[in-house]
Amino acid sequence: MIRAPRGRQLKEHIAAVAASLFYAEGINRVGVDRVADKAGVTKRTLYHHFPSKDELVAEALRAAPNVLFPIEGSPVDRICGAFEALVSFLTETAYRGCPYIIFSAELTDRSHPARQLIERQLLKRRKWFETRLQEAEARDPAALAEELDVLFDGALAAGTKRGTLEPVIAATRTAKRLLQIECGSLR
Amino acid sequence: MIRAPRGRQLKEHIAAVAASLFYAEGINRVGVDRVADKAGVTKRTLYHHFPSKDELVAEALRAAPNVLFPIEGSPVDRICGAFEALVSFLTETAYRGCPYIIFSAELTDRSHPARQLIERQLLKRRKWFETRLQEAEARDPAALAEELDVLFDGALAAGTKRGTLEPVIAATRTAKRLLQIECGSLR
DNA sequence: TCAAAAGTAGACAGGTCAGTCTACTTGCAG
DNA sequence: CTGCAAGTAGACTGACCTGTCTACTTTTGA
Repeated sequence: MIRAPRGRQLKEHIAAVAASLFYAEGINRVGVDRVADKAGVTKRTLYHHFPSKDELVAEALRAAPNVLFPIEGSPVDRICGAFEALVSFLTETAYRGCPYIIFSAELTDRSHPARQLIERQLLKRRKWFETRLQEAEARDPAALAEELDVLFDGALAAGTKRGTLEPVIAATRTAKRLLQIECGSLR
Repeated sequence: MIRAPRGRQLKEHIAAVAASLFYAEGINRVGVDRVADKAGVTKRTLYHHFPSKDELVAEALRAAPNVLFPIEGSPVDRICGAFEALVSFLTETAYRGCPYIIFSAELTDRSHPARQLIERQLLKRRKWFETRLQEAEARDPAALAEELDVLFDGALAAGTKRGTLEPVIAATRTAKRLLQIECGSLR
């Protein structure tokens, strides 16, 4: 029960606490009472900031940790960097797998507000790959972006089921091979 | 409420019904009452066959649909066939993604009986790839098996979040590229 | 300074869930 | 034909869940 700041900061604090709990134990297994408790607020306050648990879930997903995509370097370097960033992402905090996958698996209702958020994020990632590949003048940016995206999902999904970094390392290796084939020299 | 056969067959019937419900709507959102209802049995009968819901989940996972790995052809053909089999696997039934991923995401408790089953299955798949690659005299079977395995996970995971076959097709393309690099000629 | 906004404390309604229990019926094997 | 296992029907317990509510206190900004 740590006293938290008020207003917008408190809302973000609640969302962050919710994110870690939902992620670690599952959305359906964590009640709003527990989120409120751990955030050091009452349920009344939680419902003051969020109209429903569904909205809290959506906000929590937004607050979930995410892989940072490199913003500097050549396009190909940036793509490689995205895969390498996965390793550090997975080692920090108790990793259970991609939050998007975990949340998707529990949110079977496709109209859930969090689901729409997930779909938007995934499209964004695929487009990011595609733009980088266009910059690198790859032969078929859209097709290759899809391949890299699947690979990325695989690396994250494998972590959901296993607990080691080997899959991520393997995915990075494959990504570099693909880039070498389609974009010529690496760095 | 379809009258079902008795004994062992009834147990399998309940497990199959449970599998489809858990898969489609999530383990935590489907109660044993609903499983019993849809299976056309009473809860009393369900608990006669399964000591607890956890055990029912484990049995349901065992009864879940799975990708069939080719048993004929050259090692490389069989690996390609495994990826191609994914497409038909994903088109049949309402696909929501890899059952292992979905179940794993909900079963946060690592000591859950179903989790151990999942880990055994995944190891089996990876070893299957490795054995095929050894037969095909690949340079580094273990490393390449890991890469193919990640790719396979990616294809399945992408389906958990999206609903199209594009990721699977992309994964198959990547797999063939990897095999071409590491095992020489394809067929 | 002082009213409105934001917060605390905790009870409560109405629902669902896992799992148990009693009493009764059906089918099968010896 | 008869005894037992397997099944039906459905009530019940205790726990937990979301969301609401009343009454009170603290903070903040105009």
